[in-house]
Amino acid sequence: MRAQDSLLPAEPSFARVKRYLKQGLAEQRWPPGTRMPSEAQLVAQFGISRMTVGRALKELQSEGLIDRVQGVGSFAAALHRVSSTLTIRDLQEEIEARGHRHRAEVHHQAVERAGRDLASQLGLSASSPVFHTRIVHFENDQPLQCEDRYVNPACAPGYIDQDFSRITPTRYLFRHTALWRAQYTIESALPTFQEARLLRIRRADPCLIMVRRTFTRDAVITLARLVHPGGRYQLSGEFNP
Amino acid sequence: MRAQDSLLPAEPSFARVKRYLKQGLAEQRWPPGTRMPSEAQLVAQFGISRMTVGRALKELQSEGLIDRVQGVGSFAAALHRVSSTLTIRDLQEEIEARGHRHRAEVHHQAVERAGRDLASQLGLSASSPVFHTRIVHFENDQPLQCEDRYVNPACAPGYIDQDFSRITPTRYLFRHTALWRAQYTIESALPTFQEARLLRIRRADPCLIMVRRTFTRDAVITLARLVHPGGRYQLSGEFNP
DNA sequence: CAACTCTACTTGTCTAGACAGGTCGGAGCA
DNA sequence: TGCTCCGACCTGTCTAGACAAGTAGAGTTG
Repeated sequence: MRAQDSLLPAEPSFARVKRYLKQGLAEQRWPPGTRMPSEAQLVAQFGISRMTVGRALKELQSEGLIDRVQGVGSFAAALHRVSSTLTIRDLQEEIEARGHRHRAEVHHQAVERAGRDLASQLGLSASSPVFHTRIVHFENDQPLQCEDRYVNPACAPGYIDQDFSRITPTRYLFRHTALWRAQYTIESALPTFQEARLLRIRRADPCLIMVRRTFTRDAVITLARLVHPGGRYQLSGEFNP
Repeated sequence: MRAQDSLLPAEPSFARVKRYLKQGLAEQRWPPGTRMPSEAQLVAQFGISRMTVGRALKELQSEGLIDRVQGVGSFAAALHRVSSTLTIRDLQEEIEARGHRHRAEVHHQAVERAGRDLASQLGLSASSPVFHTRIVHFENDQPLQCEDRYVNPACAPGYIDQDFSRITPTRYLFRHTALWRAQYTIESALPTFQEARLLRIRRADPCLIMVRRTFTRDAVITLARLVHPGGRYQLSGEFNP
């Protein structure tokens, strides 16, 4: 029935429509902000049903390539944002994916009483107990990250008894808590005196610092400050519509 | 007909199914890797058609919350990566969204001959002409970004004649080229002598540096080095399944 | 025991309609 | 002129089926 009755599986209709529209967008056939063909036009052009055309358009919309307005039409997106998925992986996984060796040194592991600021960041009342670890992660014996982490005991009661030279905190928490939401900020700053010593860099060497908070549906699981020596670590990513 | 015949618009069926499944995932009713209800089961449970259930599952899959395998079933995703969409907006837009004033100082704007490295990064032959601009962006008269940019003349011939105190290079290029792909890396480092002077910071002040390359379908459009004073600029984002 | 077949179940894709709800411009009216 | 109303057109959602294609396990056969 369909054109392509050959060996390789025929391209689904909705994919054909998507490809047609993407191609046109790449060629500026519909410059940003202008009107694109309506569902009805595409139905007629491709000889397929509206559900199928609708699926193609809906997917393009969720990819951010077009904007759709009920009652008005579909429009080529301005594409004035370059957005890309920044994936934050477990550092151990990342190092091993590069074929390198990961090692962790635990410098601190204790139950402490939260100060006012920390307690409010974790959604606890002041001076309630929190778990605190400070761990340095090495890639092939070169220090790559200093991880200062506070954990809400209610979310991971077993946390404080782990041997973090064997399992990373990130991995442990992924396995034993129901992650629901995460927030992060990334900035550049100088390390503290202690961080510089642990990372074996000078205090004047700039660092990439990520502060991350993760949540279950109702509570804060953990607050982590991850400090990376500037020259040794970089985030990278790609955007491809 | 449907339960909710009230004032506020009823929640669409596919959204109800999504909410039900998300809730269950958050409560670990289906721990990572285990089997979730099949389409047929959800059809029976909610009394709706398979297309509608399928839409809910498809969207959860594209959000990375579940894995689906034809002939086998749907499974709760491992969720062992925190991934989030890092959106890189035009700086002027970002500043104005904060309700602040944007201003740009153009310090350099010329046609130059590309050196070997630069030429290869732009996909040009050595010593071909390239456009080069250096612009400092201010938020409320405080320098926020030093933008060093090389542009492929073939992609944006009019670039070099623009008045970049009136339109940012990012915005100009978005409007006049067909962006197809972008790559970036983010790292922390010290500014060059010149950058420190333009940003009115000391050479020892750490900076967040983003290097970005953008492409049309076939060629490199531009290579930009964006330097931000560490304390004044941070990337932030959120992940929410 | 190994290889094959058959069957039940799963997801993937698609159709031809339907109704709802939103937008916009023009016709007609005050 | 300014107003309202109506109809054309658009997207949003949904149904009740259909066939295709992949998987896994049970049963059969050599």
